[in-house]
Amino acid sequence: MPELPEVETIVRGLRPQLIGKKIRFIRVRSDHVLTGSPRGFRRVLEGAIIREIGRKGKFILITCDQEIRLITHLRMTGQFLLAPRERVVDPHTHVLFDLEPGTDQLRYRDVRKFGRLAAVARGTPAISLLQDLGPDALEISAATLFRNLQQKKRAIKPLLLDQTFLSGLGNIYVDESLYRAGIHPLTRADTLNRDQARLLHRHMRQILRQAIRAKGTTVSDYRGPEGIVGGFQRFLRVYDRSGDPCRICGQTIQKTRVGGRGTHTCPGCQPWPQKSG
DNA sequence: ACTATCCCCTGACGGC
DNA sequence: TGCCGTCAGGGGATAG
Repeated sequence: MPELPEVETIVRGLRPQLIGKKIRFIRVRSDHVLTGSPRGFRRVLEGAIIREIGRKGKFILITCDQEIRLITHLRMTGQFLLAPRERVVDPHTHVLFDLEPGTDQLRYRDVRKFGRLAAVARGTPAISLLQDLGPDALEISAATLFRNLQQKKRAIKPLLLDQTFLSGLGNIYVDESLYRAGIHPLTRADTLNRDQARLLHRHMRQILRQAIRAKGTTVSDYRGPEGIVGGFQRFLRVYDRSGDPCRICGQTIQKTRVGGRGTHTCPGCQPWPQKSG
C-alpha cells in the first residue's frame, strides 16, 4: 500500500502526536505482525519515551530514549491510527500502545498482516533489512543515479522497485515516473543515457514531492494516521488508468505485467527501445 | 546477476 | 445469491 509519500505523510502526522509520549502499556492481539515474541516486544518498549520519528525508504523508525527503537514496515495494508482508548477496536487491529500523558492509543491495524513491527533494544545493531537499503529516492543525486544505473543490466522497472538499489518507490510511483520520463519499463538500465537518467531523476523527485504535498495517493484503502485520504490520485497519469486516453498523445493507456507487477504505460510516450533501436 | 514463481493474508470485483 | 478466479501501493524464499 504505502510508498515513500504515504510513509512520509504518516510520519509527519504521527510526529506531533507521539513525540514526548511514554509508551505505558502494550497489548498484542496478534503476534503474527511482530518479528519477535510479544514478551520481548513489550519488555523493550514499555516505559520508553518517544523522542524521534523518521523514515528510511518505506520503513518507519520510532526512536525512544536510550536508542530503543520501534521499526515498522507497513507492506500492503498496514496502518497506524490514533484513537481514544475507549473507542471500539477494529477486528484487524493487532497491536495497541497506551500513551502517557493523555488517553490516546496508537493502534497498528493491518488487514492482510504482511506488515511487521520490530522492537530494537538498546545497543542492538540495526536489523539487516535496514542495512541493505539502497539510497532514499528523495536523497539520491542525479549523478549517482546515473552511475548506479550504468552498472545494472536489469529492466528499469524491477530495478527501481528493488529497495536495495533505491528505497522508497513502489508500483504507483515507478509507473508514474517512467511515464513522465518517457521511458519504457522494460528498458535495460545500462542503456539509459545521461539525459534520460536526469529526466527520470527530475520527474521522480517532482512526483514524490507533489505526492507528499497531496498527502499521498489513495486508490483503495490507504489512509493517513487520522484516517485521512490522500489526494495524489487525481494527478495519476497512467496508474489505474488503463483503457483511458493518454493526456499527452491520446493513445490508450495499456496495462501489462512486468516482473510480476501490474504495469501501466502509454505506448506513444514510452516507446519500446530494444525493438526499434 | 537476474528472472520467474510461489507464498504470506484478506477483501473486492467481475463473470457465470 | 453464490462460487470461482483474479487482482491488490510489498517483499522474502527458492529454483532455474
